[in-house]
Formats: sequence, structure tokens, C-alpha cells
Amino acid sequence: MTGQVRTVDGRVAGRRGQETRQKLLDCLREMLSTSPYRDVKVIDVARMAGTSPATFYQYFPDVEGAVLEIAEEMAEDSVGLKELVEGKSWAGKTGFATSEEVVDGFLAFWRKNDAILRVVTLGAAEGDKRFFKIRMKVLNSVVAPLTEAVRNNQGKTDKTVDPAAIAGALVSLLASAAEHQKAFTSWGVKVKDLKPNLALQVYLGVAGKKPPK
Amino acid sequence: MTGQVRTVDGRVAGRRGQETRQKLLDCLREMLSTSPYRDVKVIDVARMAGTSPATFYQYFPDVEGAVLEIAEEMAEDSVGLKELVEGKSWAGKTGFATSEEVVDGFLAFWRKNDAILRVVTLGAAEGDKRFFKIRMKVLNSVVAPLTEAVRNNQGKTDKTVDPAAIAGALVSLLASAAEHQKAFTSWGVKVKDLKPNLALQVYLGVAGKKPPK
DNA sequence: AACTTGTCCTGTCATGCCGTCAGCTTACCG
DNA sequence: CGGTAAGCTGACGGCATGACAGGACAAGTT
Repeated sequence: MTGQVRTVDGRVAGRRGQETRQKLLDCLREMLSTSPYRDVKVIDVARMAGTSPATFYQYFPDVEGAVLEIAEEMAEDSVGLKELVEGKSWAGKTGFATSEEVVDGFLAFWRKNDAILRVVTLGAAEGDKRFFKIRMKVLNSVVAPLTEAVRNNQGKTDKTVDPAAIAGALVSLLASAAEHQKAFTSWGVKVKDLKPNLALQVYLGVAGKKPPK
Repeated sequence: MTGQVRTVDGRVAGRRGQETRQKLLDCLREMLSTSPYRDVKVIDVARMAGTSPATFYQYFPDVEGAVLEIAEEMAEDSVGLKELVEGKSWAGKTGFATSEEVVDGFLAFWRKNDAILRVVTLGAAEGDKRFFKIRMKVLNSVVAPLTEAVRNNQGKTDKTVDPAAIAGALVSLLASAAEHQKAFTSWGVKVKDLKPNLALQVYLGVAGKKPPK
């Protein structure tokens, strides 16, 4: 399927090698969530994994290369987010419940992977195609089905709105809110109130009208 | 006012020193917009400025310290964004025009400072208080007056919406759209269509109803 | 013009991380 | 038990960091 795991110099990795490799990835993950990306050093990751820097370079070209690995794994996970939207009803109260579940699921996913997503977001913003692609995969798992939902609801009544633009904007908003939740609390929005408010925005965007009380 | 400019070791900088300092900041700015943040090195900045690394360390503790300087300057600039919203009308067609101007002005500002804002965004997401504060200053210059606008329009008719949450969400969306404009084009949203769509969202959020055709 | 003073810059150095390689150790297999 | 490939690391040259002391420079003083 994905081909064999290979070292930088072309050897195929066996059981033990894969374990080491994985340990390095795990430690890098940990490292990313505790120190600024700029300060993550190969030597620290290696030390934490109880191995030497030379070993790190056997499996990854550099820190960025290893980060991409982690990011790709996460992007693979993200396809599960599709199910938050696909085949769900947007009518009346059920619709609002759908909206709440989308917000909840998306925020939870982002929170769980916040460290790696920060780096992906940075890389994408800096114009790195590999990171951009990964970020799109994550966002698309929600944007794609959500675009359909918009098209099937308010989209057909109002020709002036672009379903893709609406869906994209909503998911961008969710991503931003997840990454910078503290900003909202600093604006006086209670943590408990954030999700309902986001859910409201999503419902409004999809259904084109206020939810039933 | 802001006190005298001082070197790291406490000397006050004179005319020549300030020039060198400024040149270093300019080169750092340039550097940030051409290479990934992680790869920006003191030695490169110094070389570009036609001076030595030691000189850089006379004026800044490290790269981050210099970046903060640039960011603070930009945050100072950002207060001008207030005028995009303050005292503007949100009624009917004029209201939609206001909305368009907000979007336009905000995107232009972000675009102009995108390199430094990327780093600020990263720092804030990583939990660095200094970057967080700077980011809030920039966003607040729009969020604060926009919150008022929301309160004065749809806020008074519908008690369930939190004006701060709406305004914060809208500005978060604008920031996200500015930083990742390419994502929208990849969703099939034409560059020309992005601004009108964002303006629509802003108008909807503030006025609570669709704009007049 | 020589001197003084304080600013400004850089050569140099110790330290530490990067990235590579040769070579040693370990595991597996016939 | 010997061969073979995988796995790991010590060691090394190279480069960035960050500190310091001393030299260059500008501007005023005598």
C-alpha cells in the first residue's frame, strides 16, 4: 500500500527500526507541544527518545521532514470528520443539533492536534506546498460535505451566495476559533458560550435563517 | 514618550546607532517575507545589513526580540483600522458599502504586513503572552467598534446573540481569509468573489439580515 | 592640531547544534 | 556458526550563537 518504510540511505526498516522511528516521532510530537517550533532541535528530540542525533538523521532528512510525517498521519485521521456533516439533516431543531455536533467535533479534533496543526498552519501561510496540501485535506474533510449542505439548503433559494465560499468561510472560522480560543475569552466570551455561538453561525450559514427557538 | 532607544548593554543609541538598528529591522522584515521563520538566522540578517552578527546583538537580545519590535510597530499602525468601522452607518445599501470597506481595509492591512503577522499569529497560538497581546491589539482595533455596531443593530432585537462573539468571529474570519487566501481559491472561489462574499458575511453578522439587492 | 569622551562596530573566542560517515553491534537466517 | 543486512553511535568539520574587549569614529574642548 504505502510502500515499505525506508531509511534516508535507502535501507528498508525492520521491526526494531520502525519502533525507534515511531519513538522519535512521538517525542517530536511531545516537543512541539511544549516548546516553540523555532526552538525544537534535533538533539533534544533524540535525547528525549534516548538515542543519538545520528539516529534521527537515519529516518528523517530534518525536523521539517519529520513534522510532515506527523502531519500526514493527522491528515489521514481527519477524514473521519466528514461524518460530522455527511448525510445529516439541517431541518429545524435537528439541524441546529447537527450544527452543534460539527462545531464540537471540529474543535475537539483541532484541540487534540493543536501543536502539529500550528506548524501546518504556519507552513501553509508561508507558502509551502506540502503543508498547504495537508491543511487543505483537513479542512476539506468538512468543507466538501458542508458545501453540499449549503447548496442543498439556502443555496438553491439565493443565487447570490456561493456555497463554496460560505462553507470555506465557516470552516476557516472554526479553525481560527480553535487555534485562538483565548482571544475569544479575552473579548469577554465565556468558554461555555463560544460553542453555541459558533454553532449559530454555522446554522445561519447553512440554513440561511435563524434556528427555531 | 517611549523613552530613548537603548542598546542591550544599556547605552543610549545616537543618530548613527539608530540608523544601523533600523537597517537591521528592515532587513529582518525582508528576511521574514522571503524565508521560513524557522530558518531566519541572525547572521543572514546581519550580512544583508552589511554589518556583523555582533552588531545585531548590541541592539536585540535575539531574533525573537527584534521580531517583537517590528510587531509592536505594526500594532501601532493598526489602530488606524478603527476608522473603518467607527461612526459608520449600517443601514441599507450604505451599510453594505461599509461592510465592503471594512473587508477591503482589513485585508489590505493584513496583506501589507503578512510576514510579520504570520509570526505574531504563531507566537500567539503557542501561548506567548507578548505576541498574544500584539495580536489582540490588531484585532481589537476592529473588534471593539464592530462589537458596538452589532450591539446597536441586530443585538438589540435578539437577546440570544452575544455581540462580542459575533464581532470576534467575523474578525477571526477576516484574519483567516487574509492569511490563507489561497485556500479559498482552491475551493473554487475566485479572487474577485472573495471580498463580496466576506462582505456579505460581515453585513449578515452585523445587521442580522440579508442586504438590500 | 592634539586631546578627550562617549558612541559604534567588529575580530575573536568558547560553546553548542547540524549533518555526515565509518565502523561497531545486533538480529536474523541458512 | 558464519554471513548478511539492519541498527546505532562516536567523532568530526562546519556553521550559528552570544559575549567581550579593544579599535575606529564623530564631535566637541583646549
